[in-house]
Amino acid sequence: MHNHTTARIVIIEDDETIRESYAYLISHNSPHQVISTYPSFDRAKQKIQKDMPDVIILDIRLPGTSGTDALPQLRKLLPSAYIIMLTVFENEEVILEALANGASGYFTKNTPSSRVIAAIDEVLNGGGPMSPEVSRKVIRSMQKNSDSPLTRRETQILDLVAKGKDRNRISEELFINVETVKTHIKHIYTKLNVNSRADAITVARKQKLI
Amino acid sequence: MHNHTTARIVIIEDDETIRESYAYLISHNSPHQVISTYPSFDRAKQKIQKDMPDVIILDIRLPGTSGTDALPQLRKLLPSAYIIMLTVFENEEVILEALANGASGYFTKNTPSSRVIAAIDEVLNGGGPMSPEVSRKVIRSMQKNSDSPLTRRETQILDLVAKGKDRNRISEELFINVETVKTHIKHIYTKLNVNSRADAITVARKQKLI
DNA sequence: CCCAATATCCCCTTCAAAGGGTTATTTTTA
DNA sequence: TAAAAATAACCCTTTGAAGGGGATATTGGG
Repeated sequence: MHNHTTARIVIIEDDETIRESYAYLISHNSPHQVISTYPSFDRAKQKIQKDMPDVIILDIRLPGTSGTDALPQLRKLLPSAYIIMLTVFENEEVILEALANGASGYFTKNTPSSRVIAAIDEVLNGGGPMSPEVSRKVIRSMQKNSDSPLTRRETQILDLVAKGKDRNRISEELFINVETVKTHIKHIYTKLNVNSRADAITVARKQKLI
Repeated sequence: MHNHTTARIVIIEDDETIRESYAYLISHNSPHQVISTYPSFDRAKQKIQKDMPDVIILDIRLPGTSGTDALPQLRKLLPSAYIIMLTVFENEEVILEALANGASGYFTKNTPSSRVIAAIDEVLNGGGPMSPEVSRKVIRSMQKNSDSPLTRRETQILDLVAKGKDRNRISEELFINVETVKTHIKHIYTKLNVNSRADAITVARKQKLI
């Protein structure tokens, strides 16, 4: 689909062994070239634009600016580069934040270099490569609670409440009376044990009801 | 984690050729057994509980009840079964809806049976297997817009607005004056070209600003 | 140095929000 | 099939949040 020949790779990783071994393996076992490697983002940020990388392999636990904080800055410096996270963190929040901030792939550090090389090809070809445990966490984060205490109608109304709609707009959209909307909202509050829209939204999000 | 030896597989797929060829290949090239195959969910729903499948391979375009609508019902009938979607649809909404409704994996139909067999092992071992294009779409759906017109503070406030918080609670949480919150919200409205919380949230979500 | 971001305060009007009820269908399910 | 949910609609009340209009001061980064 894309340029299958040679991509320019940059590795940002503080552990020298890991950094150099990935660099070596990518250089020797793939058509791609490792242009530069850096031990931190702070060391990389002045020079990385000149490297013109197509793919950046980025660690999360870095000295100085963390990989998480480096992500948005890298995206700004090199908007067209793909960024693959390579980290020991399997913490769901860390993973989701990295992806929200523009990472195109996410691997744990036990990943064999052959998989990382395949991941480079994948991002270049429109894929979103991830470790199995990572993609499971991503999927889980998207999954709605299948046994909600709310009825379909209540869920539908709570959805609109979470969009900030007021009772009048909800009643218009659902072709029901405003008073009916109020009743449903009251029932939602009772079931979720809250007494305001804000808390209903927060509880519902936490329980993945919406 | 689970039984690694032999999983019980059920295939729900209307195209007989695809259905039988996957059934044959899984039975002969993996340790798993295909217990039953069905041409539709409507035909499956009476009998599938007796099949006690560990993994269900589910098509989306099915006669009668669609795969999308079948998902929540399957989850209710067989809460512990993993469901892998196998479909021609690469439409982002369809993918996201399937995952939200409890699918554990998602593949397009050009996927070789070897990959599907690997995916069965992956779901059984806590993975979330997906086609590369599918996982790219999943990742894209999670990504925030990196060039937002909003300032950090405005984004932060809009985030709280989207949680349904009122001005007083926002001012308390951020340790700033209520009037300051009002000013920020006014600026947000101007920038997003809206004049209500509801519209601000809707526009912001559409543009992935929050 | 200047502009954008952030922060603070004042005015105003309107009506949405939440709490308290009751009653009547329809649909689900036990 | 009868009981139990779910859905729908109505009434009354109080409070203050929401949105529109302004003015002004401080701060921080390019």
